[in-house]
Amino acid sequence: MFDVFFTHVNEKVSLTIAEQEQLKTFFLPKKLRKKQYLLQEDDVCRYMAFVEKGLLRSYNVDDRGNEHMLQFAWEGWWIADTYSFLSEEPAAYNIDAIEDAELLLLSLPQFEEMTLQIPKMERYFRILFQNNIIAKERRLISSITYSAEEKYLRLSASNPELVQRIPQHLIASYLGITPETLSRIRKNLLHRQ
Amino acid sequence: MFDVFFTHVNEKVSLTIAEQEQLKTFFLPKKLRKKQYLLQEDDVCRYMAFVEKGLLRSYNVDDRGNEHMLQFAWEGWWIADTYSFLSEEPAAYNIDAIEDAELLLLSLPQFEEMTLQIPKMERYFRILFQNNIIAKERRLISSITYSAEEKYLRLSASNPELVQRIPQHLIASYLGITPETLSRIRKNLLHRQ
DNA sequence: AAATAGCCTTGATCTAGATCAAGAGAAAGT
DNA sequence: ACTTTCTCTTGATCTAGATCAAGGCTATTT
Repeated sequence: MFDVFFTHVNEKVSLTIAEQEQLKTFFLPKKLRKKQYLLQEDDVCRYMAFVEKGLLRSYNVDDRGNEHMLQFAWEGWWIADTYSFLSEEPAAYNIDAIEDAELLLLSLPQFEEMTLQIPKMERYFRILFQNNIIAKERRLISSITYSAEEKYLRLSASNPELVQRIPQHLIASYLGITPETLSRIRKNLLHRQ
Repeated sequence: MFDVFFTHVNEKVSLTIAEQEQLKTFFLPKKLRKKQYLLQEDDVCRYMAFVEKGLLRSYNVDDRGNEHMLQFAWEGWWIADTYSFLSEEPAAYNIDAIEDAELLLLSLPQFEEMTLQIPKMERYFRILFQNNIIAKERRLISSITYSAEEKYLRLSASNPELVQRIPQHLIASYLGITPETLSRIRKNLLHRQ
């Protein structure tokens, strides 16, 4: 249940066996079936979720009912509405499972407690957040700089697993384009080898 | 020289006088004239810069010579190419001064040393990075969800200082639209009161 | 094995925003 | 004071990508 998590943490800070045992106590394990919600818009996001197994997504829904993908998370990723989680204000996003999933949930009090009791985890989260900033910066630049086709090519290059594992219409939404446009782009790319 | 910085840090973690004195030793103060570069694309970003006074921007330039604004930073903000700084790989962005500026520079070794010697600063940066993630998430959602006009209205509402202080064509670039489009949007908004 | 729903594709048409072009102020440099 | 360079505006035209519509293919569900 904690295998993926410990591997992930140990890549950034090395934990003793005792620290690993202590760490376990902060989490609430949870299983989620495909299509089940972890969080719905306007509820407060009470947990950050670490994905041990499966695949989740976070997204918002606009006035016209269109979904806009913010993030996908599979084995080894965290997912939450960061703002809602930290501020305890209502969430702006939905989070649900694209594939059946096993999660480790961490509440805000447990998160605060963990970072204070285990300084290595303060460091782990700082590094995690750093990497998250870098990823978001890239996506942002991509979204304001490149054409739909270029965005898709860059995503395929930087994240091949995502392109293989996620349904195409969700990738389109992640890129900020329509499913029709993505379909045509892919057809075009095949056409030119 | 450190006034804005200490105020900013003390909002997140409270420092003793001794800690403040110790903190000063990690920084390299620097003044930058309008239009001067702090960082050029392909150089390694050796410093994170805290802005004590003035206004900087980070941006990249595409194949056709168009600039795309990633961030603006004035009094109380940090600016860097986060990826380049942490990885010591060549930078993807340029950073320069829009207004004359006074900066506090922090190198990677000093950053690492600071977070290890002063645990409060580890915490400060974790919180800083958290807030940065939240801001970038918002901008990302905005960029894939809303029309040009809606993006501009949301930016004006959430960041009035930015809209007043930054030249219009740079705001257009920040929003991922052309200066002509932004000009027309503003004309239109005035027209309807 | 049917029925249903979800996903992808293709075609026809429309539109928000880009591009190209030119001029007018405002600011900055000499 | 006089260029020169920026910045913003307005008009005319173009285009990438959206929207609307429909059909086929694959999974699920019953």
